[in-house]
Amino acid sequence: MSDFNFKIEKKIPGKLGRAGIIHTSHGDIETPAFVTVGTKATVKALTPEMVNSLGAQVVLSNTYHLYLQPGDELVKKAGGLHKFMNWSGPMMTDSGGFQVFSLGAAFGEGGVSKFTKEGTQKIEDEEKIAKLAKIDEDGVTFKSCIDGSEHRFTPERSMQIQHNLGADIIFAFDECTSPMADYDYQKQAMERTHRWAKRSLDEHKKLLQNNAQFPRNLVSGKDEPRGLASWSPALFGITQGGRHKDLREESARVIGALDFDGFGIGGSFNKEDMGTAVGWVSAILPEDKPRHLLGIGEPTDIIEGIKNGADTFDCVTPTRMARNGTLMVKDGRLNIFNAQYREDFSPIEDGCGCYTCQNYTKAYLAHLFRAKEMLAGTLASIHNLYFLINFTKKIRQDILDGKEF
RNA sequence: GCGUAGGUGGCGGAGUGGUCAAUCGCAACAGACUGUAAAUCUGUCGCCCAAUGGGCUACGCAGGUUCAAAUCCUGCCCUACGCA
Repeated sequence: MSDFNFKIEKKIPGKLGRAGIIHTSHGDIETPAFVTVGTKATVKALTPEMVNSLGAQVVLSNTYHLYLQPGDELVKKAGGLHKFMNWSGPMMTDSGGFQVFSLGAAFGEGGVSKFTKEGTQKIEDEEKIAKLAKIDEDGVTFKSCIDGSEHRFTPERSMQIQHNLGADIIFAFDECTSPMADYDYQKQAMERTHRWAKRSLDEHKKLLQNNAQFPRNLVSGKDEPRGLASWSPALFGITQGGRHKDLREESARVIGALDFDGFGIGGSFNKEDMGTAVGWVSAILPEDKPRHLLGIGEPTDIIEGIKNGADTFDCVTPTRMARNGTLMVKDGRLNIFNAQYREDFSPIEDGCGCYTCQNYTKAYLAHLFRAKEMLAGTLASIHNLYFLINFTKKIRQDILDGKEF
């Protein structure tokens, strides 16, 4: 049996948001929490010790990437993700569902993201929703972004891979739709995701049973006879529905009624009313199970997400932007490449407690970025992650303190 | 001094009569990034303007040929290498 559980500590009066604790076999996650993304079993540019010292509680890796490289069987041989990458805290793996979108509908469409945006073209026919990835009822056939070889994911396959990887929280296989897709396509994709959710759950249970007979030894990483250290992941189902209220609610009803340990809220949103859409879903999902808002991570979005019932968030924004020279500060963003910072000998943000701000100036970072030094990405990632993780922690504290929202 | 090669926008370097304000790379300047094909991508990059257009000055310098010159001719200046 899994020792996974979720406790609500305090709710935001009159709202869906709450502070709580997710317990996993690798430790607790105090929520609301920002989940650091470490797609390929590494948080880019950082060692796990750095990630830990930032205050990060949990890391999310990706099924698609690790399946392709180095392969889930190898990770299993290594003793599972935690051991392989030297991260002893809680871990999540994404199901590969997002890549159905990023390699499919969004592939080559420079401007298409999870959010609707002015200027991006509407996808006119379904042929365009098939680039490196092709979807059918049973699963997704896709080409490797590494070498172009063809592979196939089904809900069952995603579960098998995720069990091999060995995270504490794994996700059902879903289709993340494009915000450009029309209502009919969103509905069709959502219903397919629902069928995939049931199949994911069935396969997960089957794998848990096998695992119960031969639980994984967390030290050796090998499957050993019952009685040694046990390991079993919690499975989160993913709701979809795009920008449409009726679809979002239907998805929450269908997925929420299934025997998942928690839920992911996926898919695309309108930027303006993302919080509202999360609220539609949270109001229907079981209150006593955690909700993860997939792929969302701008500070303003995190606030809206929390108010509307999301407990955890993962996003590449802090680390990707950091590597690209954009630093997160209270007032918004700062592009360290801007000429004004060349001779600015103050920290990124006065009062910031991160290692970077404690020890380095904007001028130094500006120099590292211009010189294309690797340390640039490291120091910037430390700052952005620290910023966002602590931004979220502060909101948690505000909830516990009973502050108004 | 002689010979050879060459002098192009911040730099490197294309172009050798018209479609050249001049390919491209770098640098510079700005922007984007939301479950990571991302240490990536996009735009601007001679000057001026009532600017999806127009004007001006430009390819070492000074002349010339031509309807038209960065491109051809003459002279000068400079640089690199070789020989004395």
